[in-house]
Amino acid sequence: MALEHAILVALLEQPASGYELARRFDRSIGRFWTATHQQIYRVLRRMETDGWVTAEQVGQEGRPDKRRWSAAPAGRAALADWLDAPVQPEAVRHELAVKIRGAAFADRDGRAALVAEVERYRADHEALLARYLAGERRDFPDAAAPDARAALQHVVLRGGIAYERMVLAWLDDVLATLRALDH
Amino acid sequence: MALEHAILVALLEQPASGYELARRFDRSIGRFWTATHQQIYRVLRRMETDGWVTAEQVGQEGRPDKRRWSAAPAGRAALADWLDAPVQPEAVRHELAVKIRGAAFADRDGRAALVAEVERYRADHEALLARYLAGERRDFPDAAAPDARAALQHVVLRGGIAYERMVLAWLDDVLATLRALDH
DNA sequence: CTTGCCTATGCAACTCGTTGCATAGCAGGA
DNA sequence: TCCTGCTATGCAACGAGTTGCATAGGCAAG
Repeated sequence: MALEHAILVALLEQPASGYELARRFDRSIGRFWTATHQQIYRVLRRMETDGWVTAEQVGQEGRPDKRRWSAAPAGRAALADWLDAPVQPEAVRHELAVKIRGAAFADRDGRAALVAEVERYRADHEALLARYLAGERRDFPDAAAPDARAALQHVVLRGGIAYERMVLAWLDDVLATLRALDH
Repeated sequence: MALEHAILVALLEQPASGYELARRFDRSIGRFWTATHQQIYRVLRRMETDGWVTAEQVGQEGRPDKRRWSAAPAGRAALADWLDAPVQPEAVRHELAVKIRGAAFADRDGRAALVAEVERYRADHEALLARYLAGERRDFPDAAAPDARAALQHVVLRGGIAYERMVLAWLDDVLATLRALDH
């Protein structure tokens, strides 16, 4: 549904090749929207036939040519329409929450394995939070009034930071609860 | 991937028909895993052929018959295997975050429409938090040591509550940021 | 010098998930 | 009385997303 629109936002912020988009989706945009290179290439071609984006062939030395995509006026219009439309309630998939409730039907060994998994998972999120905080210090060093784009990027990043802090606190709660089951 | 396992957990907690499962997925389990009745019926049939679940025909007066599903031993074993496996990093899709970054490319009217949408979205999450808190008071009134199943259900619910509180605080931040753009 | 990784794009096959529709009896309200 | 909605299951078609593989040159480490 909204992959097109996520790509439009990314291209308006900075024109890019499909490959570069895929890497940006792995990094900053991937905070709130994941996509593989396959999806991106396919959707870009569909958007091209719809006139939402245009490509410019860029030759490179010692590397394959790439196509630099930009948002076309029709794409900007489509984005404006989409911004006006109601926000879809997000479809949540928290595998870990399912596993935690499933732990009620595991034996002691199974729960011990889950504790180890939750610890690993917690370490991943701790590393992610550190990356976000480093990115914030790098990209938004002063609290002074920035332009609209930076202000909005920053508030989305603050959302990512708040999410990670909440997850870490909850995982501590989960670990304490799991450990209390077996003393 | 894990819909099978979410269904197994739900059936271990309480055997149910496909229809009842779909409604539970709309309510409590839907906090962390969404599924439509179509998916559930299809997956149940696949799980039946795999021997993970068994059905018992239940006649009802004045209503269509239903099939009450229960987890079979093979299903419990499959669940135990899955609990041991590494947790997949969650695939995030936050449409609202994309829209907020997209607001940088909207005009004043477009941003005003987004503010109204965010307010509506915030009201939905406020109502959800109230429902979670009411459910917590109802199902977990005393802090005394409960059984494993209740303790794990409770910690997952606390996760939902923490998530909603975090979202509400962030949405206030978003609203303040959006409003500051146009004074 | 060979192995593996990076840039860059793409096909094919598959699974997962959504949407619209159908059936069918019963209950409750306008 | 008609209309809407609930229980209960299901088909068919489509769209979204994943996985494995292919190509093809360059670059760096071992």
